[in-house]
Amino acid sequence: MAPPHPAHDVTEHVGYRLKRAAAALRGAMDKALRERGLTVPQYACLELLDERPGLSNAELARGTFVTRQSMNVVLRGLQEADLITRPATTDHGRALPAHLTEAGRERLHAARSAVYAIERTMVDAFPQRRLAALLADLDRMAEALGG
Amino acid sequence: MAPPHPAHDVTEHVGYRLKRAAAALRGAMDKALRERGLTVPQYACLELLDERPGLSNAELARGTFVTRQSMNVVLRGLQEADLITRPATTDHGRALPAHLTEAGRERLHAARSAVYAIERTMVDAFPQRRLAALLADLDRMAEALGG
DNA sequence: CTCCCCCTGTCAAAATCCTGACATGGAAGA
DNA sequence: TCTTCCATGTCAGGATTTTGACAGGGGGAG
Repeated sequence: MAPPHPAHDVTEHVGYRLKRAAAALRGAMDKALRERGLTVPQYACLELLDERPGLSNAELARGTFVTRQSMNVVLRGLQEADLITRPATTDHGRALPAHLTEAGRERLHAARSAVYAIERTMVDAFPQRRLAALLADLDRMAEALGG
Repeated sequence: MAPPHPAHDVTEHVGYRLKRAAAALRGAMDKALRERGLTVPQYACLELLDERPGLSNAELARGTFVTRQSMNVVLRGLQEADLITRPATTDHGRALPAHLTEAGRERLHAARSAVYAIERTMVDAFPQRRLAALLADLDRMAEALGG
């Protein structure tokens, strides 16, 4: 299907292309992760926790661009599946630090290879020398909008 | 499997940046459109119908990257608000062609200026000469993933 | 013509996500 | 000290979206 606009407005709709690419990625990840027993938000959460153990619910929510409430549901699911652990209380503050379990690490590593394959497919679709510029431009766009 | 490119944390991955940019855009559009009485899917639908009048529910769904069922809900909302019209039956086939009403056109034009301002903000955030390459790369990524 | 496949619209149910709200804990300032 | 403000976790409700399923219409192969 053709873009919603001829090349007349803001030099082609960036929003449309962004949405299209994001939708394609989301679809591919969803399919690959489903076969491995994870949802996309769950995977994002595990990946974030692997790199930065001890993150709280609110911090994970910000890191994955969802609300605290949504992340709360995700965390409960992961806890139910014994992929993460979270203390019931804490002696200082209110934030409850989450940590990966061994099963969580294993599940993450299995899913990661599938996700990396998808990412490689995406990256290989355009000249490799443009990657850095692409990442930088995406970042600047998000920052310009207050992301 | 090795990572698709050197990266020491998840923020270096294309998927993360893509999600971040898409989330920022979605948030900005959501806020601007809400003040003008439209949701993001509704706006996308109106924009598509303005360029290609007579599109069916399924075609609109594909054009906005949602399911037929979701678009069906959107169309009902737009119909309820008298922003589009749809025949109850058709003499040939099963697809019901949708058309903008005059009110729909007016609402769209009002919303469009706000959305264009957002896109302009995004585009101005990076060197203008990179725009064409960015659009092309986003398109290739989507294509590579079967979008 | 008939069978088969694909596309379409739609219903129902579930999953997911968000908005609004509230109570708690900590930090900074009067 | 205490008071105000911010951030956090959580509950409830609703809005949105998806999955699964069904029936109808069209077109091509046999």
